[in-house]
Amino acid sequence: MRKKRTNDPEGMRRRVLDVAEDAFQARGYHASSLGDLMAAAGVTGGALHHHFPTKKALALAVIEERVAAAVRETWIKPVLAAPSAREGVRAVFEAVAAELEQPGYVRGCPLNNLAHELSLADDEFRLALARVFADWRQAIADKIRADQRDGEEGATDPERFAALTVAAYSGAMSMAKASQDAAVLRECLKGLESFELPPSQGQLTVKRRRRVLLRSKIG
Amino acid sequence: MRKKRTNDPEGMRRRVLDVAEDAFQARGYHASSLGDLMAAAGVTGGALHHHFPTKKALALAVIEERVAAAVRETWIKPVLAAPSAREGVRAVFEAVAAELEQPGYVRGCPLNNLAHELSLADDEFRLALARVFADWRQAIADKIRADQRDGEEGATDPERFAALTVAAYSGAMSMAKASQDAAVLRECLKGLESFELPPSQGQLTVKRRRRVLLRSKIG
DNA sequence: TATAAAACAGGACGATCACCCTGTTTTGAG
DNA sequence: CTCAAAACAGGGTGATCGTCCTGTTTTATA
Repeated sequence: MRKKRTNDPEGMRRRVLDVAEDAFQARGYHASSLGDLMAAAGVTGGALHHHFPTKKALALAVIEERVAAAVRETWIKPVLAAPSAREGVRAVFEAVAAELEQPGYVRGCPLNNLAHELSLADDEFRLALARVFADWRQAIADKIRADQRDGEEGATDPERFAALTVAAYSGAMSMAKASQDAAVLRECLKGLESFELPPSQGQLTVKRRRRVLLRSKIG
Repeated sequence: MRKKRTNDPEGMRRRVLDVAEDAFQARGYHASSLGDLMAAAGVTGGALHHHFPTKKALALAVIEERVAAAVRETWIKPVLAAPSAREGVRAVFEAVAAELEQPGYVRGCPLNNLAHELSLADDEFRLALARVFADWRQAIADKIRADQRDGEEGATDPERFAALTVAAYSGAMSMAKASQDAAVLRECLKGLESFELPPSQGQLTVKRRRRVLLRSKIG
């Protein structure tokens, strides 16, 4: 029998990133050995080294391609698509909380996990992680500004709202991970919701805001 | 020349914990080797092994003795000593921000650093870390309840306020570490302050609250 | 002072890790 | 087909890590 092999560089790269993303979130960067990743992905050392010359290069790819994409899918897109920033934030919090409540470990936010472990270890890591945070915050702030252009939101400071939202979410995920309980996420959401509203602006205006979707030119 | 030696078990243990606390915060648990710690503390392998049979035991001691104490000193004591929970929270945020703004790396919150790296690695780690978080939150919630007994704070939900405060702080420290900039801490504080106030309760009542200190039986 | 336990010294060991190197196979361009 | 480059295989290597082990010194107790 002759040996057959089909080269699939993109697929192999994808499989490596898949298991690396998973392992880095579940066990962290330093606790995940390349041997583990090779075994999990069914990849040889030669192939791994061909696509990612160093472990650091692999981690950078995970951050820039996977973690950034996860933040985009989980947070940025839903918030931008929501009728308002506040409703979007609320929807994301609840979606994540619901996801954490079904069986399985609470693994925490992948961005925060890597941010804590790698921010101080290497400046390239730090910058890549800071960029993801910045994009995340800016998307929320932009959404607030869009709401304001539509006559909503009053004088809410966009950057302040975005910073508080991202911080509260990150910190809540931190505690949820330590306590293995998503309840704190819901608590923080309620806290944000009950305090967030600027005075003289009730939630009565929340309802008929479907127009926003029509008027905003969604990119 | 005869060799002299003075046994100082407590001092040696303290020195090891000092460097371990520092290294775990600056570089993380896995990135800190026992060899590094031994060199930094000027301690031999035998002595280290005598006081801490495993690296895990050392980390647990750091969490239970040093990290918990740091949270107590940085957060719990100042908040309990403040005229009100809100003022205490504000004071801590500003103190930490001011500390981060002077030269030197922003190293982040020691509790969060270890929580992210070790929560999922080991259940003993996780429980120890969750306990610190819980004590932290409970202290703030208790302070809110004390304020309410003194006729302040209206209907603020103590647990909700505490969860949001701790989460916002933790998340803000996360971002501050990644961006090496304490500005986000101040942003989050402003966000907490502007949204936090329950309606129909201005900050006019803030001033004459010195009585609280007298009436509460401080433990 | 006698003696056992605690405190400390320092090297050794096996395991593991990230990386590299030498080959082999596949692929695509000419 | 030719052939060079890309893709992949797989073992090797030096370094490092956490732990353990055998001694030696100090200390507490009687």
